[in-house]
Amino acid sequence: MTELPVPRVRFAPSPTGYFHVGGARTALYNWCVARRGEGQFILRIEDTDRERSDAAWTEGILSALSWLGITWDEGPYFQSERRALYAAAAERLYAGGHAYACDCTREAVEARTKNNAVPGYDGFCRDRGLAFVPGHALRFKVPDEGTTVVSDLVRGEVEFQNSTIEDFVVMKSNGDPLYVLAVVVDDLDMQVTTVIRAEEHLPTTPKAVLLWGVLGEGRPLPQYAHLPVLVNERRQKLSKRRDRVAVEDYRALGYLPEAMVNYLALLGWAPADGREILSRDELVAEFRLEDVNRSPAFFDEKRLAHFNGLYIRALPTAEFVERCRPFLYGAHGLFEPTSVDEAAFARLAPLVQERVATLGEVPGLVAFLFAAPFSPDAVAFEKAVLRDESAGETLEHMAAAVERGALDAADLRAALEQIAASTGRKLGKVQAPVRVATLGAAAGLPLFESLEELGRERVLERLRAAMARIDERG
RNA sequence: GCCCCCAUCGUCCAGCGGCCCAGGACAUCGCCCUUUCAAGGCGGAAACACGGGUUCGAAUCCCGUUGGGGGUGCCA
Repeated sequence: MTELPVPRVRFAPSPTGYFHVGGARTALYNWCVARRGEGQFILRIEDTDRERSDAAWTEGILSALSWLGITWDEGPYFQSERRALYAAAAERLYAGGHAYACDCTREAVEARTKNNAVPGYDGFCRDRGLAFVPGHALRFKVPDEGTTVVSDLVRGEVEFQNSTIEDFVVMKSNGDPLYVLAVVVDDLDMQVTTVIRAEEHLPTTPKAVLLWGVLGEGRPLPQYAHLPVLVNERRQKLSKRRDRVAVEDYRALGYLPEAMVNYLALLGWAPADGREILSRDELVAEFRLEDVNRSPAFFDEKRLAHFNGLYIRALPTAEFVERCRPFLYGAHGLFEPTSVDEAAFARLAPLVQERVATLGEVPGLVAFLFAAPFSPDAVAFEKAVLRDESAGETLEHMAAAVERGALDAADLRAALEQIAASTGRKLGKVQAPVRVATLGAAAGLPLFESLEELGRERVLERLRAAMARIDERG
């Protein structure tokens, strides 16, 4: 095999909204290519549109990338700080006769082209010889004939008839560059070898190829790779406005970054042997752009949750405990820091760990221990305690056992088994009223271990409170 | 409208001419395990959009149709 050139890739998001999972996947694939080829991953913020860009969004992008472990070797570069470069390129295009100034308003163009067979700008200013001065936009002179070919790693050769490409604007009349110009200037300047981005950019790629042809000084085009878009349940491109897809949201919900990375990698790609659980290193070692498939993928939260569950269960318990903290009383937490008994949580952690798919579900499982006023679920209480004929008897028996000194899980279990045996019912059946009365919910952590952790005092208190409510009912 | 892309179970992938009356995973259904719920184990249902070619042979190659998507901005 021949020596591959060292890849220089870039991830170039625009800071115009929450950083979403589609962008994260694009970044990840870029990162894999850079790491695998021992090249560089460049981060470039495309904020040429001053109207829509916001530094706050940039912050979000950086923090989400860091959270995912996608590190960059260069940048972040900001296009807003590189305006002189774009202006110089525009000047060269104009001076070389590859572009011309245009003063047409959008309305004027529309009025003229309404009845034209060919849509888009009609080349009205091509030969008017307007000066390239403030107030005039600059349009690239697209050849009338011929074809422009985009050679794409995932899609093959894509051909465009030049006649279908309009004379597009490269500099706005206010002096701001357009994305397509800035991208070409930057990719050239940053020596980018491989452009990996979403499919929505494919239709503008021939424009970039054309620009590269005149600005590139003969340097070879970058290798393009257009990834299929991520879609919602209606099969439309994920939208920041329509769909909940912000990486931040998933973080707050308790998804692990390594699970997210693993899941994202598999959206449009799979390793040769079909394995689904891949470490970061395995991903880097096996990822190939050539194997990325071409059709859009649906971001399936259920499947993500499954992956997340696997990752959570694979965590050493101590680390699981560590990662739970923010969800107990930290940034995303539900409880008062003072009401959380760390040692108790740590003891219960193994039981919690195998029952959650996200860290956000953790507080719910230990709420019986840490939630300030204890209030059992009303529906569950009605069903398991109030409407169960023998509930009162069961609760009394348990209370008596605890008073006699039954404190650990084994004692408590023995006590309940006694009731089960004497009434000929299954243990699962008789534990229901006890569970709801003391833990507050019909489902949750194993009963006896939970009671042991709750402690004699609180268990008795809750059992008595439940018995009192039964008495009230008559 | 015009340009471009795409098309295997509900979903994500495997399949790159014979190993496929199509395989794995999620979801779903059933059973087992079980102190609830999970987790885990076992099993079931579930797809090559359609029509033409090419070929001894097509999920795989070609053409068309249909369907979906993206672009069409002095957004990125």
